[in-house]
Amino acid sequence: MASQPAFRRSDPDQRRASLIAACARVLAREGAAGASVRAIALEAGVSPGLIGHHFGGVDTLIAATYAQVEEQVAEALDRAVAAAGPDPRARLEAYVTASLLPPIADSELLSTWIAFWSLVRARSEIARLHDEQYSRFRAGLEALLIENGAQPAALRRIAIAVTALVDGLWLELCLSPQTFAEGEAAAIARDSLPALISTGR
Amino acid sequence: MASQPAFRRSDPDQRRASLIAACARVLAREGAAGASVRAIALEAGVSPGLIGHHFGGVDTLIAATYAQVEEQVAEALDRAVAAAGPDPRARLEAYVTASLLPPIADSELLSTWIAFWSLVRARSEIARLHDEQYSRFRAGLEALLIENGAQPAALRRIAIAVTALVDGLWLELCLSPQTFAEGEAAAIARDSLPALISTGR
DNA sequence: TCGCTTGCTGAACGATCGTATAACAAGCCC
DNA sequence: GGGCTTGTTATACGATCGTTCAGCAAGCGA
Repeated sequence: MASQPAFRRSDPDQRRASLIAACARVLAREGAAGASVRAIALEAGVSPGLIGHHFGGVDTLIAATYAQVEEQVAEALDRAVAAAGPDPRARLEAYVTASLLPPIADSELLSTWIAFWSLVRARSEIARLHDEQYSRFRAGLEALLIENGAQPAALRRIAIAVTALVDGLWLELCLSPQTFAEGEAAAIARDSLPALISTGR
Repeated sequence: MASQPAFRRSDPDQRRASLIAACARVLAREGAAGASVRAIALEAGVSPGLIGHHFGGVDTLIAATYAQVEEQVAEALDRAVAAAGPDPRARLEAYVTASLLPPIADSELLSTWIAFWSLVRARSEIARLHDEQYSRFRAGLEALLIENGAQPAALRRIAIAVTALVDGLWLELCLSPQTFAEGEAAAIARDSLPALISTGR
């Protein structure tokens, strides 16, 4: 009688991806405080030591998880814009409202993000990741604003304002969803767009 | 030779206030991860057991700290409005920009707030505190918006948008201050106000 | 001055944390 | 099929976590 293998070897890249996914699930379910080496390893169905083997430490794994979640959000926004068609106004609205609708407006995603924020001040490479993500979002927004006739001289100011509006709505939407009616946050952002774009004219 | 007392007894309320202040300092300096019973007790110059004696557990102490910091922020905003004089527009601008200038725009304060956010999903009494704080801020804003001629029908929408704008700017300002020039965030918020108020007219 | 209340200390407990490491074994190569 | 690489496990270690509690002592009232 042949006993089945006690474990399966995996390609290092695949295993790392599996651990990142498990880390994201634990962060979402239990928050930053619950994202221990053992909890993540249990979630991934491996032994605790494997995290050290592949990532060196749990902080590196969390940073890698940040990078991947961030990437997924950016891709979701790009898809939303692409699905909006050619109309510049529709593309801008899609970019702005996509953050305030599922799957990005998700209170579980907030737990992940808070875990990252709590590391920004302590770890400089996390701070760098955050700055990159913020810059990327604002750059994408500025491109769409130009399509919509925003004044170049006011571009930075408008982009910062719209980004802040979206971030603030997203934060409150995730923290206490019952504050808003279905789609209300997205509607508020959409309705505020023309006013913010026209500032400085 | 009379030896000086090994410790001083304190009025329970004063001692609790001292522990809350120490908790706030530790949260600001070391973040949520570093706010352990021992660290807070060391900061306050007392023994670890005293926290359990006065608060039952460290979570209760953190919740009490939330309530107190929130109170201080609200008072600072009220003072800013009072100092702005009688002009409605100046009062509204003071309320909005005060959050984006020292001492409220402080990256140490962000650490404190992140610690609270990380508890919102796990502990319902923290969630309730958050909702109260958000409602209070928005109510204060709505009163000022009425003074400035905002349409009652659009009041809720405008107040939510302005609150989100301020929160988003505050968050990014605390996370990476080097993104903004001195006073830039406050200026952006101030310049965006008339546009947001006029939506719905 | 004595006793009593109680704020307070400090040690101890069990649980859990992150990490290191030696042994094991899966699976490819020759 | 035997050897070798290395992904993986399991254990152990020291540190630190939150909480408990028996006892000390500060300071007030009688």
